[in-house]
Amino acid sequence: MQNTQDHDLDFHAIERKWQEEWRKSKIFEAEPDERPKFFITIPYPYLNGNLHAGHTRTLTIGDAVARYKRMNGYNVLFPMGYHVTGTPIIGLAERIAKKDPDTIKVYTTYHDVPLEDLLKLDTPEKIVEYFSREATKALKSIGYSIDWRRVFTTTDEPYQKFIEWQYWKLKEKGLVVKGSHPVRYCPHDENPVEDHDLMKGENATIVDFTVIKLYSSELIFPCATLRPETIFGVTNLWINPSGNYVVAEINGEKWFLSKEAAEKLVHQEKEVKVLKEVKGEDYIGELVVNPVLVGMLADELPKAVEVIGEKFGVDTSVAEVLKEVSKHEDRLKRIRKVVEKIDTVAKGLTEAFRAGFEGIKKNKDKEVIEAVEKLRMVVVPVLPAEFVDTDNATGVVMSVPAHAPYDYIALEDLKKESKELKEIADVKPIVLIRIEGESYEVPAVEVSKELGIENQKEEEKLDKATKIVYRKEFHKGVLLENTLYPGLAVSKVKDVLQKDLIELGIGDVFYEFSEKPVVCRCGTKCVVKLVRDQWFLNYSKPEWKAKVFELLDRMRIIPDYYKEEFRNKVEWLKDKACARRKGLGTRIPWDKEWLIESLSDSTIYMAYYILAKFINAGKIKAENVTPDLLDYVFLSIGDAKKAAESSGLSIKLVEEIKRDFDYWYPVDLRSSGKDLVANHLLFFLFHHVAIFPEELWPKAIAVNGYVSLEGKKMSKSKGPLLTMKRAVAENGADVTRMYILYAAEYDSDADWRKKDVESLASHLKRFYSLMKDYYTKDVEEFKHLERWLISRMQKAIKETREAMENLQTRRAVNAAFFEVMNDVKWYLRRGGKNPQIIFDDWLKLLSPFAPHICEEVWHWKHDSFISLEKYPEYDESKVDEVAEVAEEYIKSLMNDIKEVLKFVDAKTVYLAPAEEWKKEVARVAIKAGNVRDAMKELMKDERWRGMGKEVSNFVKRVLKESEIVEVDEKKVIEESKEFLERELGVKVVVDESKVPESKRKAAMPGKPAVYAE
RNA sequence: GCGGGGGUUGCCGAGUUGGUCAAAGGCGCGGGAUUUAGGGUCCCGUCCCGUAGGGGUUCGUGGGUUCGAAUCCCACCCCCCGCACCA
Repeated sequence: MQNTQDHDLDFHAIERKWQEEWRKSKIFEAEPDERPKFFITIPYPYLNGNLHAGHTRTLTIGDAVARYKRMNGYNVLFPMGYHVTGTPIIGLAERIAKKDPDTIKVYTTYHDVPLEDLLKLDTPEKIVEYFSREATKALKSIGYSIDWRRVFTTTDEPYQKFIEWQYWKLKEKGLVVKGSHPVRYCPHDENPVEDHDLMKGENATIVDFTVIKLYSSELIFPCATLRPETIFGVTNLWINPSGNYVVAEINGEKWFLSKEAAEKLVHQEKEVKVLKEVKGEDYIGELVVNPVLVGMLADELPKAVEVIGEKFGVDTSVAEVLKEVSKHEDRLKRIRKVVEKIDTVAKGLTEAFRAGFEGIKKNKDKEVIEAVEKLRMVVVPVLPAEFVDTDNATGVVMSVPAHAPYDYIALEDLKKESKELKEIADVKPIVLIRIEGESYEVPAVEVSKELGIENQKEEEKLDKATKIVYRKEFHKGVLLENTLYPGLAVSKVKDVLQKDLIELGIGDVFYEFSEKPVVCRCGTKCVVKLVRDQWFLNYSKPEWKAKVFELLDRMRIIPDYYKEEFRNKVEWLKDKACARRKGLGTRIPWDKEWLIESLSDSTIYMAYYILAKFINAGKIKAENVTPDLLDYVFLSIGDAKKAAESSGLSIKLVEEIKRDFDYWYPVDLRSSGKDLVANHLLFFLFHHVAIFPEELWPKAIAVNGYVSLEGKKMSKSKGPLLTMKRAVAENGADVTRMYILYAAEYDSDADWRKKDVESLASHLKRFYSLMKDYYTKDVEEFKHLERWLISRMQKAIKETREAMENLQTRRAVNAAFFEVMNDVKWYLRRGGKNPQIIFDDWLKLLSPFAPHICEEVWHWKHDSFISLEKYPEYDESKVDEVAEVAEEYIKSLMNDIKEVLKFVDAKTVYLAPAEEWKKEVARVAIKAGNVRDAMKELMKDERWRGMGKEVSNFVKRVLKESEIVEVDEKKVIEESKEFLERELGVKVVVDESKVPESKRKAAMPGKPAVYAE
């Protein structure tokens, strides 16, 4: 398998050897001492499978930082635990137990679990046991510097005690409250449906439709809308004529709604009693009253009613009611009054309207026409539209032709197609929104015309039109005078209006999926269910958020633009249901029916690592973990004596635990994948500020991206997947580590590519053979080239350190490995004989990334652990600019000569270093000291204007040469003559006289004239 | 829709305090060397033109600022991620 040359490098043997040495010497077992401490944590992995390349990335970054900090004099604590609470492990056990073929396939092929082992994992406990063992093996095989004495699992009894304590604390502070919330629910299973139990509809989210009640003389028509503000512009309702509807009692009110809707409402805390099943078409032409507009227009309506009453002998008692209403100034109060008398209002107005409407068909009495027009504002007909989906919300929708292209076009169609409804459908759109910076009169009408929409069958165009109108109105729309909130931005209106309508008793909320269908694994269509009496973490509490913002302000977030992201997420975070019926975990201590949800039990567990050491050593048992103990250790509440008494531990031990905690806390860095930003990391912040005093709040968070496999997304549950174990087995720990660190920076995603991994492996082999060839050799001579190499090493050290301080592992590996490698190559090519002069530094520099191979090579000369050596310091005194510039000079000279030789087949190259001319520009440039000022100065001179680039190029060159103490070009060339001749295959002579005048003139400082013949 | 990030040369991916940028590095591809295995290692080349180190055109699109823009400003197009009770 391996080539003959690789025989002397067995990654695995080296790795095993040093892992064993580290373990024996306990060098990663961290105990408090006089050094400054550094507490780094990585979110513990969830163990419903093997650790994979994604974990490998996050953990390797963490380990590289841990090792780097350790080598910088910090006492580093890097612990690890396992997360198993929640439902996925239970689900997995069930699927394994019933030998689900997909599960078996995924776990045998991608998680690399042997079939016979897998089939045994038919209980959650066995799964936890198996995968935690595998995880430990994997983490050890890759050589992380973890303090293994602190490992734990989230179902451990003492851990549950710790969680209970935390929840009591939160409860005391009023941060755990009761409420209800909507969930995706399977009526057949009678359970909330989790993602992996979903057959269809993974992308569906739950949206809340505002339901607005309009009243016929007998029924309520509950219109569902996402844009409640359009209630001010309703001209009619739409129902599907061929749809199945019901008349049902909903919480005691008589509603007309789709059959599906009635079924759905059962799950949304509504009393539903279906009275009869009906067809949509039977209700076409029904008239309904819009109570909102009735209230707002109460002044003008009595007269209209009376006119009609007089002419047609209709009961006008409603006019009296409306007069009463109009006595109120406040519009909301008016509406409330209308709602109080809604029966009278609905009956009176619809009857008046009907009489008037029929009347003017026969006799076009001007007064009556006006009265009807007035009433038409508040009394609207129910009309047919096939586009109404009875499976979406209530199946009853408002028509707002001024702002909804669908509504406008459907009305136009109706006028064309239906004789009976022609007249009633002939309405004027009511405009209620003004769009800033646009000149629309009636947006829906104009946009529909612009797009040339002919009829309601042109769905594509209609969707486009709807999108255009909606987008403009949402962003730039302002409500007009004929609404309840003149001047309010459309984007702000929804919440206010929804709340007002509900308070008035004419609004409601209908939860619905954004996408359909949503189907459970069992084949049943899911519904939205409102779960009652649920425990919530009260994240929306302003004081709590304020503290999180405070923490965020002083925290370091890497990369820094995530700080903004965090702020937004904190802003957006609402209360979170923290209790479950099902799953592994800890019960809510005061309400044992409920389990604490698994993200909610993983917020401050870093503190638990302190206890875990004592627990694993057998010094603390679950029964010792009492609230008093934790109060004392974590919060300095009470005293050691009390804590000791309550816990049954000795005072000495209690004090030792407290000392440990005081030493290690707070967390200095939490390094995590970016998938945890919107959940775990947020909760991590919230719970820290809730439980701990300021001085124990975390210091920094770092976020990294995902890992894909040959360009494909990895998936734990579907594959493809590369396990950590396999990556290490196939490539070795150091190769895996270096690759993953180098593959991407920060939150950008890394791609695992076999080809690139192999290429990196060969680079590492090359590194190793360089070490073999030179490391133990004595330095023969020390000259210009050695100074150059050492100088370059300083740059690498500086760059690597800077990168590591910012957690830029890609940049760090690039600087510490690839760039140094290139320098060493150049050095050897130039004839250098002593690359080993930088090898001690190089090994140390690389040791956080490829610790095993570095440890191995280091021990060829040393007895200490390189893992505990001091990380190289940048030493400015070793920087040799002269040497560096000279090498640059040679490189550029070589390129120049090569360029010339491309065109001339020559045997000899004559060189003439720059003459003492063209100095004017150079002098100005040198005086200015930098490009910017030099150019500013030079550009004052007419001669240089217009040739900026040429001049600037020249300036750059000049500046470069003059920044360093003069390079003696002749001398440098002479010293490297042999090298140049060897590389170029020609004779190299420095002789101005051989270079023709024309060429000589082209020479510049740092760029000699070249003549080949 | 809201919020965050991003569009660079065949690919991945650096580079964004404007000027050392035709643009690092890796991969791929082409050529060469190596006691020459189509493997490994090393070297060279890899936007276009060019029989002298040069010139031309590039960094999502279109404008603008500037002596000078991948880098700054404006508009537009496109892509990725999160939007929850799920780890």
